[in-house]
Amino acid sequence: MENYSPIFQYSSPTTTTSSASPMLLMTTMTSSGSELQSHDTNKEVLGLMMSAVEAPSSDITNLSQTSSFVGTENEVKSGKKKAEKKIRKPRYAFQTRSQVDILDDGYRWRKYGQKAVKNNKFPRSYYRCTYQGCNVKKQVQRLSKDEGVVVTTYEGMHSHPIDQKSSDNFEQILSQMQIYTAF
DNA sequence: CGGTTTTGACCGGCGC
DNA sequence: GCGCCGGTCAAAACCG
Repeated sequence: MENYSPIFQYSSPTTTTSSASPMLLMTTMTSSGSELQSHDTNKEVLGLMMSAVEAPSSDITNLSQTSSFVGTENEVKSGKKKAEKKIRKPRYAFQTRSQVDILDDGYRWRKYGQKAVKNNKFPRSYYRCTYQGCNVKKQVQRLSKDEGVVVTTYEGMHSHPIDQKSSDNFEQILSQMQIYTAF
């Protein structure tokens, strides 16, 4: 009763490097013709092609020109005193070529943190979905190598409708991706 | 005014 | 045990 199906789930032993274990790549073309950097009403992402490719390992810095969708399984042992541990929380990284950090995916986010990333001059921002009862998180990072590449990592899944008020076509693309990959 | 951003403090895990 | 590191909290500032 969680909701529908997850987006990407690829099981793989995550024991080696904690940097990244990309499993699925998809090529995405994002043309960003926006220059309004003041609001969340930026329009981007026009075309999208997907092709499930198995990524080698190593870091995501390899692919610089394209966007990639990376599914990672992570163990999240909460620091609280609850009894429900051992649940792995899947994380989905989405790498996009964009000029602005704020990619509007149709959801409402509240920023709750920002930390500096080592080996990176750009900070990483932590967001949380503001829908009641929805604790989906995401973090946005920018590569210092390619300042045009923004990595967005989603954690958890939304089980509520989106705010279609300001959802641009990015959301449509995402929903289509769910359909395609909803085994 | 209410929600969001900002930003340093705080906290748990891990390596030494 | 200590210090680093990644992630989160929370209070004040900020903004519509």
